[in-house]
Amino acid sequence: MACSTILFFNIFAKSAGLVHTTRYPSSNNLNLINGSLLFMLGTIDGKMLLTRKTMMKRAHSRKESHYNLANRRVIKLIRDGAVEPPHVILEIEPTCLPYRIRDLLCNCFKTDFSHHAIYFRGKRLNEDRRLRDQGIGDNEVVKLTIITIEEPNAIIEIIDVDTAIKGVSVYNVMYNGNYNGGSNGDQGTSTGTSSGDELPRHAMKKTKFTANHYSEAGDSPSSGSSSSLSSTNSQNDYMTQWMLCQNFKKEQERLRMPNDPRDWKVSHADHWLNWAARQFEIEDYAFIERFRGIDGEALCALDRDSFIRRMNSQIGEMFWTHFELLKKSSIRIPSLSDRKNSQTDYKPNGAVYIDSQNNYKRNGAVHNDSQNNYKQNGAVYNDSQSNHKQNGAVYDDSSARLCSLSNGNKPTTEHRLQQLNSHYLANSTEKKIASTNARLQERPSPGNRTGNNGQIQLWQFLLELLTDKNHRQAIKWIGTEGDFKLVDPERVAYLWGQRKNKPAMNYEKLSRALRYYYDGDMIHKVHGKRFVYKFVCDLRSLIGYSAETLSKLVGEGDQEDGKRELSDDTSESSSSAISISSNGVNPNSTNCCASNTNEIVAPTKPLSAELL
DNA sequence: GATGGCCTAATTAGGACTTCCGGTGT
DNA sequence: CACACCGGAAGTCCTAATTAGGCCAT
Repeated sequence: MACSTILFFNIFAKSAGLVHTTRYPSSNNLNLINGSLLFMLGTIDGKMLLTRKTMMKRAHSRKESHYNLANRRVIKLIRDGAVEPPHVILEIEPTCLPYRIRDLLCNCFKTDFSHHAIYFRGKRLNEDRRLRDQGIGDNEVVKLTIITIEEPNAIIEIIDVDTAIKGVSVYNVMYNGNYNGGSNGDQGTSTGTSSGDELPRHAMKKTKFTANHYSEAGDSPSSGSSSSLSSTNSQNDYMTQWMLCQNFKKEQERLRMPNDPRDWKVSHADHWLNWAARQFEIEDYAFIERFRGIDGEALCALDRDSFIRRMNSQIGEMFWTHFELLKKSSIRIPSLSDRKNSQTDYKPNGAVYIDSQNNYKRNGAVHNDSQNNYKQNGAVYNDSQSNHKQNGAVYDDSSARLCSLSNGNKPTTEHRLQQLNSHYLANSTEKKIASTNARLQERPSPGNRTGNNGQIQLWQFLLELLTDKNHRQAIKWIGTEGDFKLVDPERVAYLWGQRKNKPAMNYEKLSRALRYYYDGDMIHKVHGKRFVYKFVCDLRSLIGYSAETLSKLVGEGDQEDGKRELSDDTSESSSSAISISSNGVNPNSTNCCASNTNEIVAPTKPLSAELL
């Protein structure tokens, strides 16, 4: 029976862009250290090896704290780019001498751990005695061991666990314990006590990690595969032969292959086979034909024997191992966020709305607190509390604002679009609007991590003002190319300050915010023209209306409004000015906050094709 | 004792400004 | 000289993501 001690070491770095762990399997089986490293505490057969809690409890019970403090050094090295952040599976005979573990890590990370003492169960190991002789592993039981490396006390710690791996994620570096002599053994990273001669030459021979290896506890599928693997490496470095699976992860990302092989299409499976054949330096690609037309699900359905039979015993084992790793690494335990998402699927007017309400309460409270209404030209700008009706529905202003503050502002956009369309588009467009709105609602919440989710952005706000005829004395379109002028910059700034609860806002500050847009493709300055800026983005794709259309619509609205004033027509005509009157809102009731009546914020899906 | 589920408070990261200011151009 | 404009730097605010830990059941 094969016996081996498997050292399982997993580091993820989420910072510095070194690791793309966009989804963590679970906070419970990953240990985040200093916000930068994750120690995988794997599972087998659904059973957790050690949870974060357990680790902490153990550490606590031993009056040790280095689980929490662990690996500052490695963190730094990773941040400095000196260390690859892999998940390493080491397979080592228990007859291995402890210092070899350090050597392996040194080699793996290209980092000097020579000053790290090796600990097991809180006890420092004698580096000149075999692991087995010190209680790590035996000839009967396959052990999985987790190593942590701690800087403060320079410790490599081995933690024995009686189970194997499951739910491994992202980066796999697999050590094929192929030991071919110690001639190159020390490679300059080992301690002075280590020498190639001390390491038993057979120490790691012919033991190959496979997914089955754990369950079969050494049914020795290894010999063939191990040799095949070693045969692919002419150097036969005694230290390691690593299969770097992150390469395939990159491939997966590049080709947008599903993480879970079960979801692979035929082309994905085919690509993996070809990739692996190249990776393993397989010269004979004939076996791929035997997998022709098979998709991921079918691939997963194959048992080990069937899988290997389709190849030959040598490479089959290797491919099987890698595929098993891929399958295991795709297992995801729902994270907290996953749970949240699953519990409250996005509903345009549902859960997100509630969040928005909370958001609104904060902002709204402040908003209402600002009683210092802005006066200009004899007009008083204050909040309109009125509701307005449209198409039989009652639109509450606060709801509208609420929507504008929400994530995607979709309800607000919908609202505004309905308003715009009800005025400027014929009744025949209703179906189109409904269709468009339906599409809007289909959109999932963006849910990104930008801090301004739920907060209106300056460009949105300006667009909002630009589509509100009540603010034409403050800001207006110039031409049809997206140019707009802050006719009354201080007033625009005031309104912006009102919206953002920044009473000290002025044009100087607002213009600074605008200047930050220069780097992007949203708003630029029109040179030589005072207070004139330009939307350089594609408004049509952004909100469904081009700048030209918006400009025209607002212009038409003014004209019609003028006509209506001339005729002193007080009826609620659906063809009258922009939105407000038809919504039952007093046209003379201008608003401090444009969103009270007319909201136009960036929808997340183009509307143009049907609407325009 | 180990583990998982659930909950919640705290922490962290990052975007989008806000504030200030010295400098330049008209 | 006034004012618009520019852009660096530091700070603020906000949210989502994540961590940490308690409690309880298995």
